[in-house]
Amino acid sequence: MSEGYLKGRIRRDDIVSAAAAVYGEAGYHASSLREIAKRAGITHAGLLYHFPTKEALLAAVLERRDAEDAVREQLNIPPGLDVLRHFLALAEHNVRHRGIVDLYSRLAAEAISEDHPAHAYFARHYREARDSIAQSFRALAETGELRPGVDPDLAALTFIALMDGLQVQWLTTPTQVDVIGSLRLSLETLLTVPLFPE
Amino acid sequence: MSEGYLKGRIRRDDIVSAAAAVYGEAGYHASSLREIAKRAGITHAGLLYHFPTKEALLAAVLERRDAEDAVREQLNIPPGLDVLRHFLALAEHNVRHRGIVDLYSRLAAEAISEDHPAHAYFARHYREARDSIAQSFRALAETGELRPGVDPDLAALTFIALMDGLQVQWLTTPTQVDVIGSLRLSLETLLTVPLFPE
DNA sequence: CCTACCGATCGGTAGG
DNA sequence: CCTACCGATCGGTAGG
Repeated sequence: MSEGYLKGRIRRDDIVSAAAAVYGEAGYHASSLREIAKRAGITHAGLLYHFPTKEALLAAVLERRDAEDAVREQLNIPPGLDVLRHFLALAEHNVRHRGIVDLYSRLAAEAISEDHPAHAYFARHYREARDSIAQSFRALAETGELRPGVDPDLAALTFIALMDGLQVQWLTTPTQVDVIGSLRLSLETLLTVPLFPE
Repeated sequence: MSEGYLKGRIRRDDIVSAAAAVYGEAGYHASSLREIAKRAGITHAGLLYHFPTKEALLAAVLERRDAEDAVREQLNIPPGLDVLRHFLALAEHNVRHRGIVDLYSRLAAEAISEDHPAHAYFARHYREARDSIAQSFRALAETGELRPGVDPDLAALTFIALMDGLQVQWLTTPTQVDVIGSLRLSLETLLTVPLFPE
C-alpha cells in the first residue's frame, strides 16, 4: 500500500467526519458540500474528487456508522436482560455525545420520504433494531421475566420508538428531559424483575 | 368588512394550507416559496405580498395549528383517564391523516436547532403536552389508578416521547408499525386499571 | 397581485 | 486536488 493510498484514506475519513458533524447540525439537505469541504480543509471541488456526488458522501457516513455499530455488536450478547442493559448503556453514551444523536434524529426525519437517499437505510435500521429487541423480550417471556400478556414484538416497537422520541425532545429542551429515567421506567413496567437488582 | 378583505383572508388561508402540505412533504427548509405559491395558484412574489418572509409564513402555519388544537381542547376534559383516552383518539385521527403527522415530525426534527424559527414553538409545545399529561397521571396516582412508584412527570415524558417516536417510525415503514397498539400497551403497563373496561 | 430582476448559493463539471 | 465555470434555484425587492 503506497503512501498515496494511505493519505487518501485518511483524507476520506476526515471528510466523512466533517460531513457527519455538518449533517448533525443542519440535516442532510440543508448541508452544503462547500461547508463540509471547508471543515475538512479542501475546496468543494476537491471533496467531489473523493466522493463523486452529495449522495455518495451520505452513503459513506451511514456506512461508517454501521461499521461502528457492528464493532459494538461484535460482543454478541445473548438475548435477554443484558441486551436491554446494553441499549440503556448506549442511550447513556448518546446523552454524552450530542453530535451522534443530532445526526441520527435529523436524518431519520428527513428519510421519511421514500425518495430520500437514506430511506432504505432507516427502514432496515428500524427493522433490525426491533428484531433484536423482540428476540430478547421473547427470551424473557419464556422465563417469566416479561409481564404476562405483553406481546414481545409490540414491546420491542415501543422501546425503539421511545428511544427515538426521547432523543428529539432531549435535543430540543435538554434540561427538561430525563432520557435514562424514562427508558428505565418503561423497561421496569414491562418486566417482572428489576433491571439492576441490588 | 369589504369583499376585498374577505378575499384576502380566503387567499391567505389557501396559502397556509398549501404551505402546510409542502412542509409535510419536504420539511420547512427544503420547501420553496415558488412551490407553495404554485399550489395556491399565484406567483412566489404574490405570496410575498401576503406573507413578507418565508418565516412569517411558517409562523402562520403554526398559529393555525395552535388554533385548531385550542378548539379541540375547548372541550376542557378534567384530568384523568379521559385525557389519556383523548390522546389515544388523537393518535387514531393522526394515523388516518398522514399529512398532519408528516408536517409535525419533520418540523420537530428541524426545530432541534436553537436558531430554527420554530424552535420556541416546539419547546413550548413539548412543555405544555408534558404538563397536561402529568396532571392526569397525578390525578390517577391519587385514586390509586397509577402503578405505585411511578413518577407522574416521568410517565408523562415517556408517553409524549413514545407518540413522537412512533410517528416517525410509522411514516418510514407504515405497514410495520402498530401505533395504537404500542400506545395502549404503554398506558396499560403504567396503570392499574384497564383503559377500556368491558 | 404580476413581471422582471437581484445577489447568493447550490451540486456538479472541465481541464489541468 | 485546485481554479474557474455552468445552469438551476433560492428568498426577497422594485415598480407598477
